[in-house]
Parts: sequence; C-alpha cells; structure tokens
Amino acid sequence: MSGGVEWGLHCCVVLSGAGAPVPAAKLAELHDVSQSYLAKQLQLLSRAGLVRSSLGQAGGYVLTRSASEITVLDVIEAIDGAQPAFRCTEVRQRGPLATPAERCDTPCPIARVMAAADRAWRESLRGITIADLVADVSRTTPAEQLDRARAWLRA
Amino acid sequence: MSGGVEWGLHCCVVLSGAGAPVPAAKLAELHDVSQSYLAKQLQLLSRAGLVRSSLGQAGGYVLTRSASEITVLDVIEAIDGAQPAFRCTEVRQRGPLATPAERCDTPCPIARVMAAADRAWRESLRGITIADLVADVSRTTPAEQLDRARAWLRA
DNA sequence: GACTCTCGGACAAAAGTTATCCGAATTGAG
DNA sequence: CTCAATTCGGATAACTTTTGTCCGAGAGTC
Repeated sequence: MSGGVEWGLHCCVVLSGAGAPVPAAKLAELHDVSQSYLAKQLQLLSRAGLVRSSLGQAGGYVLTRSASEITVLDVIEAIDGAQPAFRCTEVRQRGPLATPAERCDTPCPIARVMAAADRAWRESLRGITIADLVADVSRTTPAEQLDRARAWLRA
Repeated sequence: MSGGVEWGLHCCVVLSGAGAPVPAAKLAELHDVSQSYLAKQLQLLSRAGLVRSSLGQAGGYVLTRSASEITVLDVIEAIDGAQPAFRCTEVRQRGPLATPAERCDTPCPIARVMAAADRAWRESLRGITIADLVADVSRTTPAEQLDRARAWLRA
C-alpha cells in the first residue's frame, strides 16, 4: 500500500478540526513531509471529491462533507485506487493442459478466496470514519496540545 | 501483493494431487511460467516448511503435510512475508507540533484501524485450506480433465 | 562414476513508488 | 486594476521493489 495513504488520512483528520481552508504547504510543514509530493496526494483526494480546494490568497483545502461521512476506505481508494491487491492472471488458461477460455465462465477458486478476503478488509475499513479517528485522537491527547495545534493552523 | 503468490497456490494444489515428487521444471512448464523464477518461490515455500524437496533422479517437490493442514495464508506469508500492508511511519512524532516519543506508548488511531483490517483479511485467508481449493477445483472441472492432468504429471 | 536435480546467490531488467520543479490559471486584497 | 498568494497539472528524475535470468556448488539416485 502506498505511503501516501497515511498522509492523506492525517490530513483529513487535521482538516476536520480546522475551521478555515488550510494550504497544502501548511499541511506539509505540519507533518514534515515533502510539500510537492503531498500536493499530489491532495489532488487525488480532490479528484475523488473528498476535499475541495479554493484558490487565491486565503485558499487551501477543506473537507467537502462532514468527517462522519468520510470513511477510511474512501481515503484509501482515492489515493491507492480501488483495485484489489490480488489480481488473477488466469494461470489455468496457460500451459499444455490449459482449460479453454470458454470454459472459464466462473472465476478460479483462488481468485474467489482472495476476493472474499479483500471484501473483508474493505468492509472493516468502511466501518470507520474520519470522525471516529478524530474522536480517538481527542480522547487520548491532552486538550492543551489540541489547542496549540489549532492555534498553529490559524497562524 | 506479489504475483508469485498465485503461482505458489497453484503449485500447492497440483502437488496435493500428485502422488510422487514433482520437479520444479515440470511445475513451471505446466503453468507456463519462468522456471528460474518459480524455483525461487518454491524455495520460499520450502524454507517455510510447507513443501520439501527431494534430490536426485526422481526428485522434486512434495507437500510436507496434508492439504487440509495448509492454509492459503500460510502460502501467502511464506512468499510475501508476514508483514502487514500498512506500516505506520509515526507522523505524529514529526513536524513543529510533534508529540514526544515518550508520549507515544499506544499506536496511533490510524495504525490501529489498519491493523484491525489486516487482521480481518488474514483471518479470512486462514480459514481456507489447500484442500478446500482442491475440492472446489474437482467439483467444477470434468473428471476426464483431472485424469489427463494426473497422467501428464507422471509422464 | 555419471547423471539429474535442488539450492543459493549474484546479477539484470522492468515496474512502481517517491519526490521535485515549473508554468498556467484563479482568486482575494490593496 | 494590479499584485501577491495559491492551487492545478504535467513533465521529469531518483529511488525502491518486483520480476526475471543465469550459473556454479552440492547432494542424491541409478
């Protein structure tokens, strides 16, 4: 899985706490990552409709919906794509004993098992929203630190 | 996920049906894949203790246990390694508002969510054995074709 | 003793990931 | 209206992982 997913999730958490648009450069500085590369991840989030960018002097990124309506899976699929980790190369249709393609109407058992596992993985991630992450963060970190973060974002 | 996983699973299915050791070259020809590269995957399976190689003229690979005692996850972890797809880079310990390392005794919420999804994925794959795959294959393919496969392996 | 086979590492090519930079377009403030 | 700040998108390069090949050493069988 792409490392950009982690950045994207952190950005969404931060964005849900900020009341105003946050420039990409600020998000990069906050997380101490390359701002050029983070920009690319944010563009992916924007293309997926999870965030919106406003141009101009006071521009930046904002979530398009409530944090409780954005799942972790949404972010992952926006950045990494929705394609499953396993892709069947139809080994059974190759080699000296290849079964003809017209017989392969159903996916091979291996692909089926992998697809089921992939569904379980996605289902687990679909059940968690950005709001859940935020709740977890604000529960485990002291309020004073959260205030400092908000102040830093405004500055 | 590495493409070699698919080959490894197919090989285990074939091996469970063959009564005698099958050389790596034969497995490669059967699946029409590079024999040098497949050899590497088989070595990984061997190192993990799933298959055993016998040397000499009638040598080849054999499963070390019953197909019902080898899970799909066993094969995946043997070839791809047991490391989870997501690895937390501890973003919270970086940047101007970094939380000190001594405060990070518990994993960050994002890592926790990812780990839970990873467990769900692995649990799903741990529940399926090579024997299940074999049963599925022998149920969906005509007996005549299975006999041809067995005959080809012996030759 | 000759043959067959596996083992393991070294090595090369291809693909994907990570990262950088620059110009164009857009918006808000003076 | 003009200027400064900002995002957007593409082109590009460095790096890492994956994929694939090759060959010699060692071990077993006939």
